[in-house]
Amino acid sequence: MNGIAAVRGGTEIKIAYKMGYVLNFYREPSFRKIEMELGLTRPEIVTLIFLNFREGVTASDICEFSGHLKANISRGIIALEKKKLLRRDTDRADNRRQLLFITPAGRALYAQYIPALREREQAMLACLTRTERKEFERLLDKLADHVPHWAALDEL
Amino acid sequence: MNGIAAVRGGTEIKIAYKMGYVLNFYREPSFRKIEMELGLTRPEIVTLIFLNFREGVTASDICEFSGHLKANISRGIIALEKKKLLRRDTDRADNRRQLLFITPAGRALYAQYIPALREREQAMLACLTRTERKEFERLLDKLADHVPHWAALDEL
DNA sequence: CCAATAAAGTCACATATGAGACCATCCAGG
DNA sequence: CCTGGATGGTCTCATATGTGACTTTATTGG
Repeated sequence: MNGIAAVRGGTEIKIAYKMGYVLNFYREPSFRKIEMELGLTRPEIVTLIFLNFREGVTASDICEFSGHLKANISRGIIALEKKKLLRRDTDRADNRRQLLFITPAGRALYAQYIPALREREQAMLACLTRTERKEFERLLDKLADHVPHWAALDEL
Repeated sequence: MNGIAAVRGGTEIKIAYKMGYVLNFYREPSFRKIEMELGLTRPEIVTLIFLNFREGVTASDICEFSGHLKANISRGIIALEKKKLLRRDTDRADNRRQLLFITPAGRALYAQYIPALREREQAMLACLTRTERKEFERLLDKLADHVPHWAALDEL
């Protein structure tokens, strides 16, 4: 395992690799646990996360937010509706769109899995000082704002 | 899409979410392109990346390096061997293990896809100053070193 | 030395995903 | 208007993945 530490700097895509390395350990186990225990798929999980924060959005918005393909988000939304975790109304102004709203049951389910995600994020960041954390977040914001300049939306 | 920017800070797991957001846009399109054009799966791609850097390692090492599950890495290795992109010898010192070596054909294939990954990483980071990039990498190193303290290996 | 346990890797099965076609609706330019 | 293209969303099919059981070999403790 020290072997691995030594290799971290060895790939030709150091920074991206390290981001992936850290994020994988954060994300994969957490999400798999949610999938198993609550019977949700990944698109369903992120859809609830998004809707808990903002309602009246569309499937496309969730694609952009989450980076999941539209086919998967579509399936997720259909499944969530079937489970009564969200509700959808077609947009009067554009009949192609469906505006999405989370139900109380949806919020309740969200509330069941988000604390573990929050705690695990804290554990991940625990090795940084408060200042470092702020700086890290600042740099991430900069990177996130810059994404549209090099990535095309339809690449997802 | 400004809607999305506004939401970035809105989830309850800000930093992890932002890491995922940026990384998704980097990684998904690049990897899908490689998958399609070169007929490799993700475990195969990362296995070649690892082997190009260090040979004589085992499947478990690649699991740890890549965060992929051992079943998938196993399948990837079998496929890569079938395509003559790697070679494996059982370890004399421990007959359970197989030591992996990349073939010239494997290196050649690696060389076909790594430049695009490198370029895209540069594009992703272009918005940071040289100093910021160094600092970002330093913080990532710190986070990566800290991973074993909060994540169990078998969680993958 | 032997039994119990752990580790490396493979397999079979069910499921989630990616690709791309498809339908309906909207919008812009003639 | 109305016609060609774009956009939102769904579907089908093939493939990749997650899970857990299984085989083989090592190791540890009695």
